[in-house]
Amino acid sequence: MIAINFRDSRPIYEQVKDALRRLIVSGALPPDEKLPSVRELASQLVINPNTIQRAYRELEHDGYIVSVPGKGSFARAQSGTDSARAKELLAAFDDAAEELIYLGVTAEELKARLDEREARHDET
Amino acid sequence: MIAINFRDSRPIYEQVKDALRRLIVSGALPPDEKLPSVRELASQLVINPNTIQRAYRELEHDGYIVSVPGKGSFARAQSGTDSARAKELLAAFDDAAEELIYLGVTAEELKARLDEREARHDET
DNA sequence: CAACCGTATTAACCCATCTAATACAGTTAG
DNA sequence: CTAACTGTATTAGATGGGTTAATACGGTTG
Repeated sequence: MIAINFRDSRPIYEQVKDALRRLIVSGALPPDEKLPSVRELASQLVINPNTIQRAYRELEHDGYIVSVPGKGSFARAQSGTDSARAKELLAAFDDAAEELIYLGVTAEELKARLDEREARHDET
Repeated sequence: MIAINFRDSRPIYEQVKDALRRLIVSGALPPDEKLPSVRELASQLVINPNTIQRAYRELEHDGYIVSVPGKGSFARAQSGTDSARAKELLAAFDDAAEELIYLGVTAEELKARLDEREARHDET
């Protein structure tokens, strides 16, 4: 379900956050879908439960999941557009686009890429 | 010229690398333009020269600048498309686009954004 | 009641980052 | 030629975030 790169300089809990957020955002984890339990995912990835707990806590804080003691953690329906997050993402989008164009990728190619995504998204 | 965020969890030398790479990639630092010296930039940002040196060393390794003992460090003309870097950037581009669309931004808006960049780039 | 859930807390360790101090060789202007 | 710059290298030390470990408590469920 998730792959951790231990060589990566990025903290494990950040990698877990990103991987789960991605699964939710892509629709792979639909709203109300149950996530693996803290202990289960920890043993699966061979890392400490505290690390997973931190990832879950922050994902809940950011509105991507909901955790209920005794029951589990669940993917959440789209939260009202987090403008801070959107700003961050737009900056990342721009930076990537700028350097890609510098490296020779055309804007047309990037647009085509956006179309592909949309097509894939619509058929779901 | 560069702004460092000391609260940011990202290492200073990474922030410096990104800022400089961005200046080069955007054309703000044209090829052969001289960069601030290691010591100068260090005192300007109030950080240790070793930290700047590390950023410069890695930027040179990645082909973005050239350093010459006794002379200085200089922006470099576009290096042959680094395919690993391009792959990385395309992944970042896709991830940002996916989550932005999830948050309600339309593909059309993103395309328009690419056009703006192109227009700005052409007039330079 | 047993076996799961999420959650909290404390202590300890490790390692990347950053700083500090110093040194050496190449370049360049006065 | 020398002083003042460059980049570069090395060693040592302090700091802090990330991670682990162990343990505990309350809610849920069959």
